[in-house]
Amino acid sequence: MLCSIVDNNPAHHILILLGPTAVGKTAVACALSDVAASRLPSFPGGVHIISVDSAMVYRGLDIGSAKPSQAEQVQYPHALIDICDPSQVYTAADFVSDADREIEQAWTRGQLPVLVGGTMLYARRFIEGIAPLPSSDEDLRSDLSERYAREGADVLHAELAAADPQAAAQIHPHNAQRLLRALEVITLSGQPISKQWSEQMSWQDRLGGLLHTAAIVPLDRTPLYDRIEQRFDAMLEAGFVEEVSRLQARGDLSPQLPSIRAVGYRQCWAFLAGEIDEATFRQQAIVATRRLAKRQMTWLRSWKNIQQIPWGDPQALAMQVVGQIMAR
RNA sequence: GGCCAGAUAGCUCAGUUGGUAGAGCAGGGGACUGAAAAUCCCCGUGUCGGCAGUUCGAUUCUGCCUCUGGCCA
Repeated sequence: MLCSIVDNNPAHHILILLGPTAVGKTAVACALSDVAASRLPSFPGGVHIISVDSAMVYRGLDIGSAKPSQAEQVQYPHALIDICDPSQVYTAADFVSDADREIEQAWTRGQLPVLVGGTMLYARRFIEGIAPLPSSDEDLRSDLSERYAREGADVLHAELAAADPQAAAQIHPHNAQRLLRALEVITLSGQPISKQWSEQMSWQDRLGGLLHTAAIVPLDRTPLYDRIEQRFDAMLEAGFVEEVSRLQARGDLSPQLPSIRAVGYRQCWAFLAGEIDEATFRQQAIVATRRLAKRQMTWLRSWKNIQQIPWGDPQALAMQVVGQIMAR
């Protein structure tokens, strides 16, 4: 059903492997890399792993983002990791264009591009496409944000409803981030955001080829939650607080930035600033991680045409995914 | 062993002048287009510790028991 009419070159495949945090997606990607040579003869170059992760893109966010270790990255290179400074803002639109580029390069090398990660918005926008919207404008945003605080959610929402009824129907007045973005787009482009949503190009339009999607989902959430807690304690032992301390010491970063808002980093920042004690920091970080996993699973439940794979041993999961590719 | 205070949602607790109960946190469901590990929406039935008594009716009053904490021996 996802076969492209434009391009049916058997070598032009894309694999997307998604899953909530802490299910061991990285391990599965590495296992896939190991078996590629013997099991996927149509890809003489093996696999090209492309990270789909909004936190791993930042340099210096290593322990807390569960980034593959240096040693792992040497053996299993990951594209789109460590590509920007934590003071910068990386976006879903950046991801889509970066991923497109990585995929085309992988194809020219005879590799199977394997997109692996847990940032569901990135994956969704990669698949369905992203509208050609203007980038954010800092001054305009602070103006709108001030108006939101002063005039209230209902006033701005009514304004959006007048200019773009469709977007207004889809955005709750209290969701300032999305509401202000929709108003920003209208101001910058002179066009309703919802009109531009219809102009986006899907992966098929942009790249062509064959897309395989798989999602690792735990049948029972309890073991995942246990693992989240254990992994967080392991991060603490590995020097997570020191890592955040180094970021804080730079002096140019703040909790307003997407990098520092990442799960664990935000809570550790508050702990280092003396706003919460260590036990509270640990508890809040674990809770935030559980909620992240929950939201990731909400995306996956609503996802059409995605192969759901119950959580299990990385080697076995890799073989299942290989089987899925061979079957097409 | 004696005295006192507790025992109510997964946790911390409120409350019911006797008509079977509600906050915070945790948890669950959902939305998602340049911040997405973000942002936002919705969701509270639980033998009110156990057994008996009084009562039309007990989680609420009484008695006994069990457990927990404190004080005294």
